[in-house]
Amino acid sequence: MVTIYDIAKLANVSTMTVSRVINQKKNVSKETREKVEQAIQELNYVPNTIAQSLQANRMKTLALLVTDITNPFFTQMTRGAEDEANKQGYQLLLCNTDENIAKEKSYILALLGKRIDGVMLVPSGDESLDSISSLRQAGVPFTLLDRNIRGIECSHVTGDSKEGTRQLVQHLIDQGHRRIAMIHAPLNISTSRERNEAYKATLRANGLSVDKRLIVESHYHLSKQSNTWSFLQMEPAERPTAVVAANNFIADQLLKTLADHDLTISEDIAVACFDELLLPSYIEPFLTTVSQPPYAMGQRAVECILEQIKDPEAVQQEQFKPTLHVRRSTNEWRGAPLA
Amino acid sequence: MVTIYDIAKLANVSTMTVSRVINQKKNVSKETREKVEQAIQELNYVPNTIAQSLQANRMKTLALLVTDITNPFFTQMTRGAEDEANKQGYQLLLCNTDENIAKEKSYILALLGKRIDGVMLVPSGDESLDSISSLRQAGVPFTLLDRNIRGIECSHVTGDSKEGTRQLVQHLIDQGHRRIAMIHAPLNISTSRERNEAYKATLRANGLSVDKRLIVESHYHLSKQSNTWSFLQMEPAERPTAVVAANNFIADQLLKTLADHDLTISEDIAVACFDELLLPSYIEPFLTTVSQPPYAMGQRAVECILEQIKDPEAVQQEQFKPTLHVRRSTNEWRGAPLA
DNA sequence: GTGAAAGCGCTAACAT
DNA sequence: ATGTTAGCGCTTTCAC
Repeated sequence: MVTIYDIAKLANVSTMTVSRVINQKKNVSKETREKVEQAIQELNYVPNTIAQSLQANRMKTLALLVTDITNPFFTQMTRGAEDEANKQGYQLLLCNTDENIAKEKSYILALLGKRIDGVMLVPSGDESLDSISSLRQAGVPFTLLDRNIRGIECSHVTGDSKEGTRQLVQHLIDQGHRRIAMIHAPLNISTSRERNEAYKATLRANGLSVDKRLIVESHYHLSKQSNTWSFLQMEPAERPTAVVAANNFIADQLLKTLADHDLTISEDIAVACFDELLLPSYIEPFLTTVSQPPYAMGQRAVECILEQIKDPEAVQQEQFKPTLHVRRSTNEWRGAPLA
Repeated sequence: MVTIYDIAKLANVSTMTVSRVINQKKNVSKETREKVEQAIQELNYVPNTIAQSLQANRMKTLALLVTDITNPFFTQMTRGAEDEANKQGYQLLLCNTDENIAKEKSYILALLGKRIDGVMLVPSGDESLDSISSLRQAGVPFTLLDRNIRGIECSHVTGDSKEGTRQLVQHLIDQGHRRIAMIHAPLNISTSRERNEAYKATLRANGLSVDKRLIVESHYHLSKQSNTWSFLQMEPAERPTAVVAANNFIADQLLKTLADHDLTISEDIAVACFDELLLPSYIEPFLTTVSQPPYAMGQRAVECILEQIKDPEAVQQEQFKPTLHVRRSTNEWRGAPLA
């Protein structure tokens, strides 16, 4: 591998001069600069970023840990983060934690070793507190993305699960629904917890009672979906007339299960969910959703980290407002009985 | 940041001894080891991978450059590569080139600087030859993924576009189609070129003529799709009764366009494509496809790179066989006229 | 405008 | 079993 020494020798200057040329410093005479540039060309020299990083004590690299790149929501978020990072002269290291604490910890450890400049983390759950502690401890700037962690105050870029769910549930109530079910993810994940809480709170605020049999736990991952929901076995009079799914993948599974039960969306049972469902473009979006802007959230997280790199005290907390998209899956309830 | 010196001082040993403990070398007495481990615990020391890399002259990191992480085909491929890389003790650096040569080149340059151990590249097109040359020149192991480059013999992991297309077109002919259209991507991309060539070859092999008006160029990207296909304006007697799309996103757009024209799939016009279309799970897959195994391809590419790292002469060329999935979008042709 | 020396954090190659 | 020396490729500091 050709080094700065090879260039120095060929150009008949010191390594310092080569370094100055590489880093575009002013104080190099035009002749010398050209001589050096020629040598660089000739030997195809590329400065060793590792050596530069060791010396400068920064990597010009940010890490993004997501729970599942397979979810379009996170794919978009990743694109946002990558584009913004590159724009600012940083590279992005992407890691999939699969919502697995052990994997998350092991990634964080590796990143600490790499002296990454900053970490954006979609925490696997409240247990991610450990990961956060080691980052904080090591003085590595970090920001939580999409999810918070119970009992910790730190930089984060999230959506607004409470407000989003409130809008969703209120919309269903306004459409005439009284028995609304909720399928959430494990409650150690802040968004799942908040969506569940806001669901209950909104029911109560409307004078409706909370029926525990209508609340079911599933997972955010597509591959971990169950396909039996106990509330579908209930007596017709008790069965829910609408269901809220805590994310797009849960909604996806729900739609399939309902189809298997020969239930027609909206007529037999209304469906609404958090985040957009990825549909082939020939299908007009028909699902009522509350959506968040994943691309912008990814971008914002990078900005947030870079500000913290400049000023470690700059703890940013940004919450993106959700948008309610009312579509045909929640048409006005006609009181039709369930199948 | 705590260094190996801090540990050495606290444990009252030399840095070398600390290094030995870190690297799990045998020749350290149990007592010393424990003393050192204690110090490491106490100070929360994490070895600086950058310094290790500089010294060892390897990064334990592989790079994967894909054209579009947004395409589920590449998302899966990325997962395959990441999982395999991690299993082998490597990290994966992910880059999106957006099928843009300039972006690709700039990434490659950055990677050269980082002294990445190996590069897996989905080339943007035949112009990627430049990128490849600089990698080869620098002696960095690399392998092409999914696509080849015209006029270069190198390590690669691909599918079999020719055979896949042959199966697809032959299937359509066997179903009774005689006028089959093809929508391909730009022809500087090997898969697009091969799919187009194999399409023509298969027609000829069956004694059918090639009608240039039935061949249209589009893009592999979802966002770059056109929505007007000239062949849909043709006289009923000349219009194609079946269309082959060179990838999933083209098929997606095609389905939408056909729906806009009120054409029913299979009855009015048959549709088949390369790679699977991502559908919500409540929709039974209905599109006839030739699929390739992206996850396995990603895994294989990592293996391929690692073998090259061990033995730089080990040029691997692996071609995954495609699988034809016959579904209802290409039922037997009834000779029904186009709408 | 240019260069020599020292050091970033770590480890291979020698000592002892 | 443990320590010393030197150096990975680069840049900062301080001379000239």
